Amino acid sequence: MSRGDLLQRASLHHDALVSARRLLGMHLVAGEVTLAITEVEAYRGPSDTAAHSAKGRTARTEPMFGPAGHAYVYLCYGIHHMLNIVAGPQGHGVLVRACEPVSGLAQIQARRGGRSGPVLLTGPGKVGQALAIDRSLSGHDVLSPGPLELREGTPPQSVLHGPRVGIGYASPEHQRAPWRLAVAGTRWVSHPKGLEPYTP
DNA sequence: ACAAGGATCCTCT
DNA sequence: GAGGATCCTTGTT
Repeated sequence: MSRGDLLQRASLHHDALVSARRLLGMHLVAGEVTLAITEVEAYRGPSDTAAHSAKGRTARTEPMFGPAGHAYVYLCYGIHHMLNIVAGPQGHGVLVRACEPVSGLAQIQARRGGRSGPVLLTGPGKVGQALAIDRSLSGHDVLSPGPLELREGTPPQSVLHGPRVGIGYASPEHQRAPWRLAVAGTRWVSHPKGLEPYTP
């Protein structure tokens, strides 16, 4: 199969919610492994109480305040490497929550304990593990050739949305906000319940 | 130095 | 569906 072009940076010069919609179906390429993005969450800047950028600008969160198209990778629960794509407005980012394998399935399975099926890639920690990323990639540009690249894929025709996962520390309003987006009809989604058709 | 908590995962029932 | 595992980052002494 042919390999897509690197995504244009202008695609991410938007609010994280718009960028999130744009990222569905795009490809993440790390060596032999290529994943198609199936589920994302938008974190909409310092005013979004669920976003790391709302807790201030630190060494860890610095990439969130940098150029669009860079990665923000952080360690969650001391174990899981979570991949975000930084979007245009200051402090905006998109968390990649689930993907579908496109190539390199054997390597993905090896990194994921020999498992198979959606359990391989439905969860942000699992995506990080499959791509073998860590915090050394935080602040890295994923729109230029390198160890992790974001390339054109196939945008989905229809999309679902619902509340974001695991943000009990955020304000009630932001806990309810339906800023988690997923490709409609795919099995490669971490929490299928609570998702409804998305009509922008 | 230390304590607290976390954008999760996995293994049960 | 629920609960424990797990260990680094952060803010505070």
